[in-house]
Amino acid sequence: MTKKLLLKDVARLAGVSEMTASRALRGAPDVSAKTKAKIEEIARIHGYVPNRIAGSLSSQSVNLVAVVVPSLNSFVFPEVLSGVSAILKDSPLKPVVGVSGYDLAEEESVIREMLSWRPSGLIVAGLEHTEATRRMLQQADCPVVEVMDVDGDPVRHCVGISHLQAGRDMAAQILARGYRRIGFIGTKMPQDFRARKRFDGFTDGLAAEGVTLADLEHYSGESSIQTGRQMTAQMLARSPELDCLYFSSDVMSVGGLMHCLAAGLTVPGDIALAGFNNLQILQGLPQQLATTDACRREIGERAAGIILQSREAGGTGELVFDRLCPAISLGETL
Amino acid sequence: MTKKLLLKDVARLAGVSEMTASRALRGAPDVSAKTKAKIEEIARIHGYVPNRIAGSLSSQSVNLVAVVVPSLNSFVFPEVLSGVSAILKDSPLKPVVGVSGYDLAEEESVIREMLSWRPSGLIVAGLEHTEATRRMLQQADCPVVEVMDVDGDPVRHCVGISHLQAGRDMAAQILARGYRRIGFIGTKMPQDFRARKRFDGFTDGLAAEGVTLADLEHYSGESSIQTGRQMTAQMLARSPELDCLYFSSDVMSVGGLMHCLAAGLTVPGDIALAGFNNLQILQGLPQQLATTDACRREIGERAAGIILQSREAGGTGELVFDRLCPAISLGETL
DNA sequence: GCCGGTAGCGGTAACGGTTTCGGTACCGAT
DNA sequence: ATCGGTACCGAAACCGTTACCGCTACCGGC
Repeated sequence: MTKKLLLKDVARLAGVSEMTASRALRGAPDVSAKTKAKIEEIARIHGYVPNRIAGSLSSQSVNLVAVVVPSLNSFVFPEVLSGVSAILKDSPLKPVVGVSGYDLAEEESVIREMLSWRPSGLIVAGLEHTEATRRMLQQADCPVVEVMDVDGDPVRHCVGISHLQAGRDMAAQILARGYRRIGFIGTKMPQDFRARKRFDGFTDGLAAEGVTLADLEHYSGESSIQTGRQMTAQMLARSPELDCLYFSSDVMSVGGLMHCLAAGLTVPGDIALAGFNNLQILQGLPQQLATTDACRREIGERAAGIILQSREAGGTGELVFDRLCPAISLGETL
Repeated sequence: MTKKLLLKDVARLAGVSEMTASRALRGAPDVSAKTKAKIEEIARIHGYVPNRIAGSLSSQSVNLVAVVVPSLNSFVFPEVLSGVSAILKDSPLKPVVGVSGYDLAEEESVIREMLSWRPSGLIVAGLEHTEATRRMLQQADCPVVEVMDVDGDPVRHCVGISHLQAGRDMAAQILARGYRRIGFIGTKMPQDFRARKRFDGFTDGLAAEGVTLADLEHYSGESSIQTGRQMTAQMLARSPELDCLYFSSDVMSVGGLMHCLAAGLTVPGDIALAGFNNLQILQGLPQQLATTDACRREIGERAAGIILQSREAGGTGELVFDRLCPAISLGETL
């Protein structure tokens, strides 16, 4: 670990001024090919790593896009990130991920932290924030996109689906197939606003046909197959008359399917199952579970696209409100 | 979006000098409680977000820890991150994630990018890097921890398990249970060095007892249940005499189990199955799959611990080489 | 009443780059 | 020989904050 190497050292070693070295290493014009090659060679040999803190302060620009999501374990947000990364791939921008843990206070602190690095854009999951967070999003001098959800009042740009509508649509599909004794298993509401909206939309959709939920259960903590299985067992033991279960997430519905397998229940004969998200883990299971595609990757792609456009438009672009239409896949369990 | 607010503005509005405002907002000493409250109030009201680029340049310190992993979709690295975050939680440091996509050239560029922000620490998965990457790790003036793997030559600190040994151990377990016609299904080697080591250790362990692999298949792309199921079907059709399958990942072995379920094969009667990682998705399945725990969370925790220690030791700490011992869980499929 | 100590605050110089503006060398044309 | 234009390079100011050091006011002790 040698003494830290600065641009001025590289410049000195190459026998040019700091400015020329800076230009050469950034690929800026006004440097002869020969000089540039020499400077790059020196930098490479000595392992020079530019100090982007100084560079960014000086140039007043940071090639980073902040992406704030509630969790990375839940299978759903990594795919949003893939979409973002794919679009940013051939641009100078790089995504940086922050995790809020489904906690608005934590979200506020993560966003404050990210904005303090003056990123070129901010993508944040959800429309629900603290007052202070909303103020920061408004005042941020970079494009801001709220993603995943469109049911609410976006601060700036917005790309997502209507979870209310997704719930309603699934209710309609379930009713259309004749199920009437319906149970719901979902995450604890205060944590996950979108799950709550699906729940609300779902009960709403049932109510439209005069049906009410026959049973209902909330769990706390992260969703898992294990939890889904346990809660399904529990609910079916308590309410054996149920003919259909709607889960707030695919991970949970997979657990439901596993319970049915173990208990010797036929699906959908004895009990119909449906989830949400269209996660990849649904592929390859004994039965194709019913679900709604949450358009995760596309949401990431579009959000990144908005950031890029807004960049070249110089901040004068239109405000985007992009509502995607999630497709229901009935699978073999409805 | 008002004109951007600087520290000097806050100071002016509060009727104090820039320095006092800076101290107050950072919680530094030498500010009276009254003055501090006033400054904080002003900052809050006007939504001041400090510019950490300038702050970091000036203080020559960045409270960020770079964590570079191959992927976020694979179920395995998010848990390493949880461990890192948990330990960093009550310290001023925050983790920042970079994704290398199982590509050494990309890894090099991601690490260069991260180091250019002068983080307080760097955690990177794996021991295999390009020459240029190794040089950067050596010269970085922050603690560096290579994680996940100990089979190789770490540049600086190292925390992980021996994948070679994990493969050998699983081979021993499988042989001990009398299986002799063994197949292996794994990821394409060039991408995933640790999977290759498990494979090498596994064949090694078999060879020690004079057994050779009866069949072998590699797939490319991300692991998935679907792929595991398809490849299992394929291999069993081709080599019906097999009595045991070892997968390079749990995600794949779950697919294997799903195939057996669908094909009416009893496990382990007709065919035994084993995977690797001890992922959470194993919980709640019809049968408890055999696997090796990769100590993911603990690895993250220890790596973060090394960064913290190295920080307070002022860079004079010992070089850590921490080899964890993964536990095999036999489940019900061996 | 003077003195030394400390709490609270402010001025100035960095931090390591980039922007801006200018200068020099060299070319062909006049 | 002079001129205008282009290609390349350098000096100085600056980006927004913090480290460092100095200054002032006030306190208790003698």
